[in-house]
Amino acid sequence: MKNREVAAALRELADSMELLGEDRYRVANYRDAATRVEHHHEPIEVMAEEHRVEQLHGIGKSIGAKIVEYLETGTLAAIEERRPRVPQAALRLMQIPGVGPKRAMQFAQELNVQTIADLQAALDSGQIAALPRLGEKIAEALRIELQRLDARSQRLPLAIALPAAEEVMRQLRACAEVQSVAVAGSIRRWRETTGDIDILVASSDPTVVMEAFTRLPVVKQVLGAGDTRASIVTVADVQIDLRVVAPESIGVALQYFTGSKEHNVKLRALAVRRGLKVNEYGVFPADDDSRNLGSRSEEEVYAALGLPWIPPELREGAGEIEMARRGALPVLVSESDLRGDLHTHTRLTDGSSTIAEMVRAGLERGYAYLAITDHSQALGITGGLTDDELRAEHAQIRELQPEYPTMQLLCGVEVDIHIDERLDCSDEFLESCDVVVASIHSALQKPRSVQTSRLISAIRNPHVDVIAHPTGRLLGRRPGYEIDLAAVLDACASHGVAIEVSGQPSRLDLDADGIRAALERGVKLVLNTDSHAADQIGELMRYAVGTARRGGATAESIINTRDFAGLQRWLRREHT
DNA sequence: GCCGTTTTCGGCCCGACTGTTTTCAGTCG
Repeated sequence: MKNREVAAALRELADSMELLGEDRYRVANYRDAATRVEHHHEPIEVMAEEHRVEQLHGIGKSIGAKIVEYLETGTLAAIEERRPRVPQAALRLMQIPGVGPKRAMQFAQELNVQTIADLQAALDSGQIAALPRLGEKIAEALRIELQRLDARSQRLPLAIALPAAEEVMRQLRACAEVQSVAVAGSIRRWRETTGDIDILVASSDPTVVMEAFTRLPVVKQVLGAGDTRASIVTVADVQIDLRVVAPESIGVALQYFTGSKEHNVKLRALAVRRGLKVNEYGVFPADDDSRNLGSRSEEEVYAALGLPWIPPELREGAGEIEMARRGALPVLVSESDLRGDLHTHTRLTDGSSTIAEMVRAGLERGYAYLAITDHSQALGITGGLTDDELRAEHAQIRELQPEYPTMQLLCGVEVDIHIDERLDCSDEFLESCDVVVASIHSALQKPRSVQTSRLISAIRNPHVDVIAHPTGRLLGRRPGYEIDLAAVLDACASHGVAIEVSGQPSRLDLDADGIRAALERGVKLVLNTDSHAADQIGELMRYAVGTARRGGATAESIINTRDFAGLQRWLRREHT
């Protein structure tokens, strides 16, 4: 799968063109095409072979030919031809907030800035401040950005950003002038990582709210504060942007600040074609700013554009507007659809809660069923259990069952898939389990063909029900082992095995792009928390749901939205 | 360079903020 590589080449071309001051709409097109290729679940090289790259929205003859050219030659003539005129340092400088194409070229050409250290030196010697249209204030802003460069380049995991946003929102509610407060931006779209936290407040007195915000105890530094916007950096080096809008504009503002940028650009282009104009304050006829056609709620805004409300998780500018126009938006799964959790651990292996504590947490959450799936023996580091030890655990679980008449307890295992493709438990034991979750935890560096065939052999085992965290990635730590996801999903489809969407914040695995590929093949999903403590059962499912929603999953495509009888029917099916 | 529910050419989202400026350029989201 060369999608990311191709996307990087298209982006480099876009950056080069932008530095050279070429037509900005062409630049935007190359960026758009890069994003489209990057997130498309099919390998771009396969599409190229079958002459289908132009099927992707935003890719026409010219970019289509460039994609083919890159795949065949490993480079683009358009980049090579521009290279002598594009200082390579300028490409890097553009990554610094506050440095766009104009300043990057200026620094590279007029001051011969090649590196971050050069830029620091030019700032310190006053050369930057002396440039035309620059001054001491811009130099100071750049100094601050350079200091924060490392922290900023680290995107924040959703599971850090969301609770942080929720805490700031809680504090803002203490301000009497705050009518309502909501999180917007990529967090509301449940993106797995986020750059900045976007918070939106409705208030008739913005000045007071701005004051309250910039004086919150978590504030380390105020980056800027105007009448309606402010940016701060917290003591944890997280940037939080606040916007305050009038209560009657909260719907359109929420729409606008939720993004994505691509979604909004497309939405506005659609508005223009319909003789309308969208800004942060409402939807207006192009020639009449006094007639606001929609601003109080998001539903009103989309309706004014002739569209049904589009869930934030789908707003990536990847075809959702076209779907909405056709009335073909999926009804996405919601947290209340989930009837149970099929992947949890106890203190018998690497969890920290007892079986009874886990069960009570499931009951509190109103689940109809809960599976306990401790590790098999191979995973020494987790205190994995032998078949006999697991049998003993299952006996304990069955003893508990009468105390919980409203919730079915399922006896399961997370069985390790060995490097030689064997499963870590006997077939006889696996057959005795209510649910079997299989996964890879070892030899992560083996080549793609090995990992793929490891997973497929597990999928072929008639007792395996679910493949857990199928790519093994850990966000921000490791990319996951290499697999041929298409082949794995095809095997799941033909053997009736489900794929997990893990709510573990560091996993979120399968991811949204992979989920789309699974759904396209009719592969069923299971949303699990992989809880290692009782409180995680309640807290982590929302991350699995958010990820599944980004992938376009409906309740029907997910096994553990079924009631217990429905789940049993699926578990008992012939795994042929 | 791409696209079309004003379609094959003409236009491409739109406003806030900042700093350096007397009217706007650059950047950002």
